[in-house]
Amino acid sequence: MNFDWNRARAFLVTAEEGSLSAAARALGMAQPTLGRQVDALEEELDVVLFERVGRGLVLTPSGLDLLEHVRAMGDAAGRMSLAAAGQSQSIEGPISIAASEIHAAMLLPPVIAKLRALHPGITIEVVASSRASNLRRREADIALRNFAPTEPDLIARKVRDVPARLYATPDYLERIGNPKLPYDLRHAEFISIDGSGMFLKGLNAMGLNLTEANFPILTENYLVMWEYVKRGIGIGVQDGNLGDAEPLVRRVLPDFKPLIFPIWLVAHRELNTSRRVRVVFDMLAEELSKPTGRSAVDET
Amino acid sequence: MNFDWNRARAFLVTAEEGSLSAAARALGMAQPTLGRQVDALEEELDVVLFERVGRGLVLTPSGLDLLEHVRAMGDAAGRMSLAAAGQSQSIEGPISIAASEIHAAMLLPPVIAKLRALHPGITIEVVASSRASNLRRREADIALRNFAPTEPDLIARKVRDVPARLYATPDYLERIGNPKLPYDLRHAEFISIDGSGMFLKGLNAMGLNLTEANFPILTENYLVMWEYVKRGIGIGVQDGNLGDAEPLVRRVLPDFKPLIFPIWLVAHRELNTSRRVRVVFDMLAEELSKPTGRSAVDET
DNA sequence: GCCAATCCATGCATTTATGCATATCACGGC
DNA sequence: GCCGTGATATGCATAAATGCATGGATTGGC
Repeated sequence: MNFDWNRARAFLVTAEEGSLSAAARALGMAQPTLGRQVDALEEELDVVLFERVGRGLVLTPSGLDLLEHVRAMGDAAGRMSLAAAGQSQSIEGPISIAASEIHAAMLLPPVIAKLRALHPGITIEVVASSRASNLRRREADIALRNFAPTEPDLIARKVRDVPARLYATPDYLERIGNPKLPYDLRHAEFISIDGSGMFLKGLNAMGLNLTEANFPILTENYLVMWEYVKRGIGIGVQDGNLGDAEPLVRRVLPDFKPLIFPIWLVAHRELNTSRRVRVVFDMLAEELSKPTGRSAVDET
Repeated sequence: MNFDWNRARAFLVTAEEGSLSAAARALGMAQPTLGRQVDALEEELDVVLFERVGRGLVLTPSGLDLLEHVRAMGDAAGRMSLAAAGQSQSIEGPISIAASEIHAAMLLPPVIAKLRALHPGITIEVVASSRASNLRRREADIALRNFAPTEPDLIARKVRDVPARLYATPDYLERIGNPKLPYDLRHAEFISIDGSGMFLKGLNAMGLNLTEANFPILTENYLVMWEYVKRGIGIGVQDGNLGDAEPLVRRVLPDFKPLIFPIWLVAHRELNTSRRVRVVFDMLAEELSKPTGRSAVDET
């Protein structure tokens, strides 16, 4: 194992990101540096890892074979990073929180303001991503999710249930005939936020009977969806507390039961030993449990 | 996993070797370099890994916790090194062969001479060690052993059976009354080469009835043992072909059946794909299968 | 209680690696 | 077919890591 381990990391990230430039961005290094490290590793191991073809790199069979092992190194490095962060008992330092765009934009600001006021030494990075962050690879320290985690090495706490309702502008509701029953929505247009069909199934479980034809617009960005709804382009789903507080829109079926989305707070078990992570985790749990918006008793 | 992987390696080797100096020797680096790398890792992870006490270092609980993960990195690095060596199709380059002292000194020289003559581009390192080398950690590319490997990821070939006999100087035999039967050896003194008692059991299985009192001298060095035997200090076990060829000594019980020790040639499965390793492995297998010494038909 | 051996820390010259700017090249859109 | 975008290589000045020599400190042996 007497080769340069940093060069191995350069190889790993390059292979996973697909290009030297992307890997350099991911590692916060310059692209020539990474290129030279990969070259040096090839010379060191006497193996050709990449085939330089055109504007990109493709793994050679040898490279593919070695990639498997360097991935194991990377996994172990990730676990080490987790354990190291868990050992840190300092209240000051960085914390990264992963959440969907809508959670990051709507739920987190007041909590983070309070956190900053109470613990000025804690610096916060918000990772707003549409897909669930991989906590085992330490893409974030703490994550907000809409589902309970299945991985056994994660610890989670359910902080609240969010009632989700359908919203649209009064103008749009007028245009489709002021629906009163789910059946009235059979020709309405919804703005979808996921491509997997889960959104459609959720709505049908609510009593509607929709098909893919009802979803002419797809975006993976929650804020984009909400903007479209506010401009009268279609119907969208929103947290009942937040939607009721938005003057531009109205509930589509005001008296129907909302869909219940749980919000889970998740962290890696290794991080439970870190004082800083615990402080942030506990504060998030407490603050997020408080109802937001104007209608606190909205949940059926 | 965004920390310096070379510093992690420095931590691993330091923890396993027990000191910065020993780790520096193992890695072929200067001791201050390693010390600074460990310091930098501690600062990078914000964790105290070692407690500086007196002239040495002891792991902190945090360090012990992280060591587990960096060991996993090291294991993966070892597998990567193996796979990389296996990918090398160059006939030129280094090969390391592990063997016991006696094998390295007595069996290998003619084979290595022939190998050097046929393939001058291959450079050879002989690792003479008393304990079996760990091929999975790539302490050597090819090993000579006296037992069949049990690990599934090793490939092995039995190259020959070596008849082992007891030898001593005529002078010493005279002194203990020229033994003719195993019973006559009940008070003889043997020079042992292992501390585990396997040697004693092997001799008793041969028909002798010895106790620990028969082994007043212990050395883990085969050549040392053989030197002592040649100087008339006691009885020792030796390859029948080599022992019969030594004019200074005689067989102790000339007509008894020898103990049979197999010689296995072992390599890691990953290395089977390397052309250079195959060449050396096959040549070793062929050359070692030929009988050595003057009595080729000595076996039973 | 002293001496030798061994280990870790520090200062400084040198080698090595990195980053920036830039050249070069390939692919895709119009 | 031309051009823009995004990719990989190269030259050079700078920053960082390394090695050597040395100092300071502790343990074990006599």
